[in-house]
Amino acid sequence: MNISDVASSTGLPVKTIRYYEDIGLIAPARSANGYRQFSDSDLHKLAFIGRARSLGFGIDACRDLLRLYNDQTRASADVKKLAQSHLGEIDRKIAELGQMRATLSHLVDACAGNDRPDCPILADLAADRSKA
Amino acid sequence: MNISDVASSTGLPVKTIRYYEDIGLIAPARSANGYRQFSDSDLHKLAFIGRARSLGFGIDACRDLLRLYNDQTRASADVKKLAQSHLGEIDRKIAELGQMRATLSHLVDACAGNDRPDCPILADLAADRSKA
DNA sequence: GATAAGGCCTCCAGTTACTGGAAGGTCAAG
DNA sequence: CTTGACCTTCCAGTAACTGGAGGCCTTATC
Repeated sequence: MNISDVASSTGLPVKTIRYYEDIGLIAPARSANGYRQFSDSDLHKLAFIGRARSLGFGIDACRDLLRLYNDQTRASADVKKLAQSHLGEIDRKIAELGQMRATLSHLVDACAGNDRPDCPILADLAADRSKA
Repeated sequence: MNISDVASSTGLPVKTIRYYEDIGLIAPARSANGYRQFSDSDLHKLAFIGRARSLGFGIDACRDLLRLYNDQTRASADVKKLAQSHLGEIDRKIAELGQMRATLSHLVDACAGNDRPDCPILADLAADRSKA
């Protein structure tokens, strides 16, 4: 299988697949002409990584997950720990974005959005927050 | 005012302030010894940027906001449009993270988290999603 | 056999918004 | 006069790709 076939079957861009080889996530064979030859195992690995990435796991976490996946003696506790830690990260980000959203949405609602220059959004950004 | 005073009064790291000068957000004066001398206006600008950044606006958006702020003939509609667009971005991100959170949380709940190797999380990641 | 299209290759640079560190000048205190 | 805290610039690295240049390889067509 050539790289573009793998790309269309995993949904990953060709460039991304090459990049994953660069950083050592996969190591596809090469044919005589230098083209990458992907095995079913490579394909499977890439799909695995793609799925993990789509759940927001970072590359290093993907590496860990792949290692755990290939380790028959793993404890599910280790996987769970990794996933929980990532879940915590996600929750933190959601909370942060939610906070931004609340403030910003409030400001947007307060803004007339007309031809006049008066704007509560700019007023908020420029407000002096140095108390004392 | 020297840079470290500005840093402590704006809450921005010294490095970040220098970076903001590099990319042209501010242009503090220099004293004879080459030290940056920050005016009240510089300070105000930095506080403005810091606040905008904390609401998740990107650097380019900050530039636009600053420009609008300094333009007495602005229309609040332009500010609102910018803010709404950013709000949309935030909503998109929250939705994406929420989706991840839902899936991941489901998987984490399903995982025993014990010494056994069986793990629904890994099973999900490895699942063949190629529906022919 | 020539050529053109398309796929593949590598390598380099750019993206976002900083952050860390090295090498070195400046300033106030003791 | 030296120590330590500032300040300066410049270079490199972060996360995870993405775009593009320059150049083989392959396949189809004339």
